[in-house]
Amino acid sequence: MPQELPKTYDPTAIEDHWAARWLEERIFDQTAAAHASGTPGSFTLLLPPPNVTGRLHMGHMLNQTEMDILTRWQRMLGGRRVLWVPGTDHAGIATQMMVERQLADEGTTRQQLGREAFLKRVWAWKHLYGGAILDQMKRLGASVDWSREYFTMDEDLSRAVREAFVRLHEQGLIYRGAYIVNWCPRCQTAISDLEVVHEDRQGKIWEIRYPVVGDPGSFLTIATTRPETMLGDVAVAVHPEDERYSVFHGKRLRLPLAGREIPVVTDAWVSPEFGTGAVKVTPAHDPNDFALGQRHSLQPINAMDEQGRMLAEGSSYHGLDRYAARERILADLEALGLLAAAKDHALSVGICDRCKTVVEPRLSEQWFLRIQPLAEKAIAAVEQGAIRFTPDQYRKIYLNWMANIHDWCLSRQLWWGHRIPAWECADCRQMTVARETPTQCSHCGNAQITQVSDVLDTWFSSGLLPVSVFGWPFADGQPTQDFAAFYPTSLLVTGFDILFFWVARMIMLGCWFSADLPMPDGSPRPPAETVPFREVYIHALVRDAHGDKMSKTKGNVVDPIETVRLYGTDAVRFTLASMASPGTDIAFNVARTEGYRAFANKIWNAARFAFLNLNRATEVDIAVEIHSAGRLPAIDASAPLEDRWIWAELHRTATAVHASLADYRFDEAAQSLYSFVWGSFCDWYLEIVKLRLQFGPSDDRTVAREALQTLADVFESTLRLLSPFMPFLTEEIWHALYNGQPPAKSIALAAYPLADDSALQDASTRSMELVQSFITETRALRKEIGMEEKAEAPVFVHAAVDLVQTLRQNAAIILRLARVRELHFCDSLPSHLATRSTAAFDLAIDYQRKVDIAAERERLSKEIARLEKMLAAADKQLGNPGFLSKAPSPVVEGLKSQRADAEVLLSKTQLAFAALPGNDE
RNA sequence: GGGCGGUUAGCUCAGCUGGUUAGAGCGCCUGCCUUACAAGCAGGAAGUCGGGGGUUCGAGUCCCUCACUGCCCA
Repeated sequence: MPQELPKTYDPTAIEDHWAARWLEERIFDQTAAAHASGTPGSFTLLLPPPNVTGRLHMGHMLNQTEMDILTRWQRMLGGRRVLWVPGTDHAGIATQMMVERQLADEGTTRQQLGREAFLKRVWAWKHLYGGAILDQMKRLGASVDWSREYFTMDEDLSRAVREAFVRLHEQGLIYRGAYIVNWCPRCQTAISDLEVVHEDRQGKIWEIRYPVVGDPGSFLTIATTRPETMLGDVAVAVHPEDERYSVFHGKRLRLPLAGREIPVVTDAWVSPEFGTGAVKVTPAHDPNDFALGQRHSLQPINAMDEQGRMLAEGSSYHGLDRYAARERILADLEALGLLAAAKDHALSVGICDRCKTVVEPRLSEQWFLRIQPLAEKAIAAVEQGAIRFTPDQYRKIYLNWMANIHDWCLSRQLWWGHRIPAWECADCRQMTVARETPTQCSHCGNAQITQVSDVLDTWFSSGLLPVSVFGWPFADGQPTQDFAAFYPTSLLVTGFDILFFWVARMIMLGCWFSADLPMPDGSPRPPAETVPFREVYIHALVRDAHGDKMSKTKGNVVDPIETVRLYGTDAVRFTLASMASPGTDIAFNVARTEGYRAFANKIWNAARFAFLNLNRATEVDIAVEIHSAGRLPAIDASAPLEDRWIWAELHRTATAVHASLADYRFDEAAQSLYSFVWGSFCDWYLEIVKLRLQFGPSDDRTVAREALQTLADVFESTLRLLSPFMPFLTEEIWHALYNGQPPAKSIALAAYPLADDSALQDASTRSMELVQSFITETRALRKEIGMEEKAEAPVFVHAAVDLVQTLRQNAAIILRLARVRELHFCDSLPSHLATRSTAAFDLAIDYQRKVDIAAERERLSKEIARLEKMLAAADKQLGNPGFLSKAPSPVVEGLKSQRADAEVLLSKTQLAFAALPGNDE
């Protein structure tokens, strides 16, 4: 006997319990061990590792909901190993900032603490708080294999990072040198182009007079948006063909404030239209100037330190912050009469993505990866179709970015991260790059070597994850069992914001490092098998209810955990799924979630209804055995109409859900499930089956038992079909349905319902649609003539013979659902009654009509207008020889029958209109 | 400046390779505590598919153009 359920669905009462239970039972763990039945395929995916300092936001929840739906679906389909690997990212800058903030509160700094002690603090912080986001994920029931949880700073993943770096170095792809990088003066490290966000700001452009040497009173006026960098000027450049400045060619200028002489150079890069057409050249503080400086062999002069303070020994600007220096310099130029103009100017400013400080282009010594050879493989993999993007537009964006890729600056001036495995010799100054910590310089043998202090970009380690989580590099050179079983992974689900950061880098590094690894059968790995994943699904951004981006400053952030607490995980998941249409951002509205909580409650109550009847049956010794087979049963042609129909609907729904999920159409899948459960199963099937669920002494036991059997089987299959979307609710009900003795530990381990094509054609559908439309029309007419809800009246019916037969056979259903006392079939309807017509039938209710004549006249005339319009349109088309000759015949035939129906209905409607009191013809 | 999206009911969105009367959820209006569910039931109103032009037998769907709007890159 199934358990009794409380009247209202309370998610909080069940979710914690199941989340904990799934963890304890380890039901989602997956091994790579060979099966007795041979080697199964795999469905594998990696969780995009959240930042270890992070807290779960709606974007994570969307991402995880999508992955969880796909994973649970695949797991239930069976036949393949299903593995979803979770983990976190050490997030160099973010984590270091977090701990530095703590230190600041304690009145100390990492420098005072020293590198080793500081790293101990970071690890301590990680152990204390670093699991928070994964704990949130556990609470949401993500079906990941927790035994494989990784952290990018783990020992084995760190070994992979070292191996990758050393190999790339051996391959001559890593170089070190002084180049302009994006430098964050607050974080005091280089950051990548991708970590710089551009902001349009209103600034100024200043025009400054540079005196010409040897020609007193003569000036060349340059324009700049960054006057403070003039302390680092090494030249002034003009366009070679700019006639305004041809007299200055070959001249030297006296750099104001600094006093040194600088040359005037000509370079076609200079745009004569910009500012005055003369620009100062500051190679140490601007990438374009750096390139220009190289072309003209100009020595860069560094005018700023790593915190953005001026470097100008002996001058009053020395040590001033760059913005304070700007003010002072402008004032001084003004005083000297050298400031010619200050004009408003809109400019784009680079901001550090982490801390929002204005980025300073800075000349510094960094480690770079020559990216071209890796990019080529990564481009080929996508162009040749070894990796498929959904939506497809991201393929173009990816290829475009890859084609214009720049060398990757790998080094970061941080302490938290993978330290670069390179040691500098105190004697010969050469670098020794090695897998294991060396004891002496590999060039001169000197033992005085020191490891470089820089660490690697965090994305370098995340980029390696697809190979490193499965054991690369391999101890004996042979791929591990895990690698053989799970690489390439099947799918990556992620947001477009890390398309370049992470997706592109995984493709480059994955293709590069797996190229020489043999296939499980020992054969060489073909290029298509080097990819880290075969499919990439890029999901939308979750916005607020009005479609605005969520942000802390706007205060419109919706917290997923809070929302889950209010409405339940399943309702939030269903909201996200139902709105997850590829390529469209999600405007997250809790009103929707409220609606899906109602949906959950609906399912809950359907369960209560089923249990109530199962219990009533048990009391009179009627027992049913619930079937939990994967393949939905074939339809029994002798079963009652509603039974055949609901099975056909379920087959249809299962087919639709399967097709939608295969296309990542979570929205369509959710829609199919919703309309089946609510619109078909609850609204119609349950109401109809009540007629047969009679367990009294005088009732037919066989009828009741069969009804109950179908009800239980359909409901049980529905739970399995819903389970990937609403894992908690379905788990709870499923266990209750089996009274705590289900055929599997979890519904997530049961089989996913598979449909049978033949069931889709079942004839029950047409009959049921007729019955439904008859009931709906009757109800509408009842409302129209003002019948009270509980009132019953006889109904007259006129219809074709075959339809009459169907209606007659299902009269009991009609009587109950439309509250009809009895059906009278006749050739023509009594003229004094209110009527309703469709093309298929006419009906009249024998009831004292209280019809609103005006409203009825309006309704009918609107209907007549609609039908006339439709008829005219159809006649126009059918009268067109081009249409008749060119359109496919099903379309033509369809239109003809539609036209015929419209014509019939039109004449019926016109008659009804004419019959209205006061409408004498 | 370069590239890519979007504009469909009051709101948020579907509408696949052009094809029969453009759909959903929420909201709104009306009536009902009908023995699973008021987080419910029943009925209903609501769209010149951003404007204009073109291709086609046929356009929400394809092409051109304009307007508005969002994103990415520089």
